[in-house]
Amino acid sequence: MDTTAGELAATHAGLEPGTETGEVVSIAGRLMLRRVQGKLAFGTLADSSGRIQLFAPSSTTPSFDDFCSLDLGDWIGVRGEVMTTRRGELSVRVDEWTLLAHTRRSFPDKFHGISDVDLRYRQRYLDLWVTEEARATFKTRSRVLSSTRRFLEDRGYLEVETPVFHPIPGGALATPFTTHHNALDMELYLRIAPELYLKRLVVGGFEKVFEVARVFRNEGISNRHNPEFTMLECYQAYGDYRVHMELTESLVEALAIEVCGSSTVTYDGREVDLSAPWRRATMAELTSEQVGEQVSVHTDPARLRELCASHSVPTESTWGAGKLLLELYEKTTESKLWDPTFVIDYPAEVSPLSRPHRDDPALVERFEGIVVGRELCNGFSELTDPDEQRLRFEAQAAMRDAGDDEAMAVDHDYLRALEYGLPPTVGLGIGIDRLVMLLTDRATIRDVVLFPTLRPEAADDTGSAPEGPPPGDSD
RNA sequence: GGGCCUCUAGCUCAGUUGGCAGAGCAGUGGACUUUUAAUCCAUCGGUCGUGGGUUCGAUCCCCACGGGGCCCA
Repeated sequence: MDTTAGELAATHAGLEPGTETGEVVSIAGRLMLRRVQGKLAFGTLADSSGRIQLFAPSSTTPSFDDFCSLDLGDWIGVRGEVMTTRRGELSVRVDEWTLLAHTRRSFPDKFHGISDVDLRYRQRYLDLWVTEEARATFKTRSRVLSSTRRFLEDRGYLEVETPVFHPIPGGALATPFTTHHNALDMELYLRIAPELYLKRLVVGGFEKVFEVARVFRNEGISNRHNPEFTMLECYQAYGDYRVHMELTESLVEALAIEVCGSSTVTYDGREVDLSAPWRRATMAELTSEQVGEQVSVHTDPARLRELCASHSVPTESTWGAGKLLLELYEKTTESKLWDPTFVIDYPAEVSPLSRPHRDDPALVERFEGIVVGRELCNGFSELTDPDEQRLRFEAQAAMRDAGDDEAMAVDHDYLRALEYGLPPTVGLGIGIDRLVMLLTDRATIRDVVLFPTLRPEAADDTGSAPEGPPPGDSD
């Protein structure tokens, strides 16, 4: 192969109808359309860069009849002269061709493609061939990731990889998946966040690190939740949460400009201006606006409970003012924040890894970035005091013992790391899937994850011979 | 978890107020030397998601289950 459809289109734009360039190329791809007209055939060849027409006169095309009986979906290689037809369509004349791979199954409707969304997710390989928007979305996702890496590397961040198997799940409030290691005969958890390992690296002297981390949370599936998803986390020593709010807004603005061509994007038919700086407002202020009276983490919990009740927010008796305020905020306020907003200064009660606020110990220096009414990111000045961290872990562990599967356990090695000294540090986590949804105007996470988690098909629905159990491990 | 909707040929979809299951595309055979979702003629293709029930008769009506979607908690 020495060229692609996209390359030919770029280098041969504007040729007059009936041009013979004299230039011979070889190209490969999948046959998507075929128009046989007696002694002359046309085909449409698709490769990853686009589509190009094939021009095959019986007089010069080898094995003309075989060429005409290719199936849609067959992979072929073609060599021939670049030309345009009488109608001016850029084409490659089929002077030589080879069947590279035959499709044994008929391809989806050449015009309508696939509309059954289940089929699109289960057989993404077909969706990608047939649905242009799907290809575009995943190319954008790739650009978002590579641009994000470049953005962070340009600012001195080091990309690292930390374990996916955690002996103690930590770094977030979520139910983990469990698995078992045979040789060590131990339970392991798939990570719910890379956070605690990344902060260990700051202790180790890597002052700016980030990881593009696949994380796993054992929770329901929805438009915004896939059990495995991608989180960007980054940490920086000698900074507080203001530093990462600035980093976030400039990153998201830069990505929007790069992949959408503008810092203003359209989501669900409505514009969103992503340009920095984003609004900053405290959770207490925003919630007070919504409920029509001043509330904060210092409001009498009984009053907060009443407000929750009057806004149909279910509560539990063990909740303190902080958790009540958080629930009230999430149910009444978050979804109303369309334009990018940093909600800041969360209750300490619901933020076990965050540093106490410099002005109010009942709060922490934490922010969430809300865009189009949804959480996009979460960050905070990190708690560095090992004694305080131990107390917070123990409080979490008590909740865990009381039956809260999402509460944290005590991570003694992490506490030991803190005892060696974590400098003032700020950390940030951005949900990459949701960011891609925002930038590609997709309503469901399944449209931005190549192979979303689905229930398995019934075995005979694949149309293949049933298989026995997998062979045992032979070593 | 609750409500609503949906499942018919490989794909996209009709349809039967309960009476032999339909089209386009794809496939197969034929015509056609400048097509663009080519066109034209012919043809093949179905456990109407699965299992029960009602009925002389069910793809259609009822129930359960399964897959998927949307909304709500």
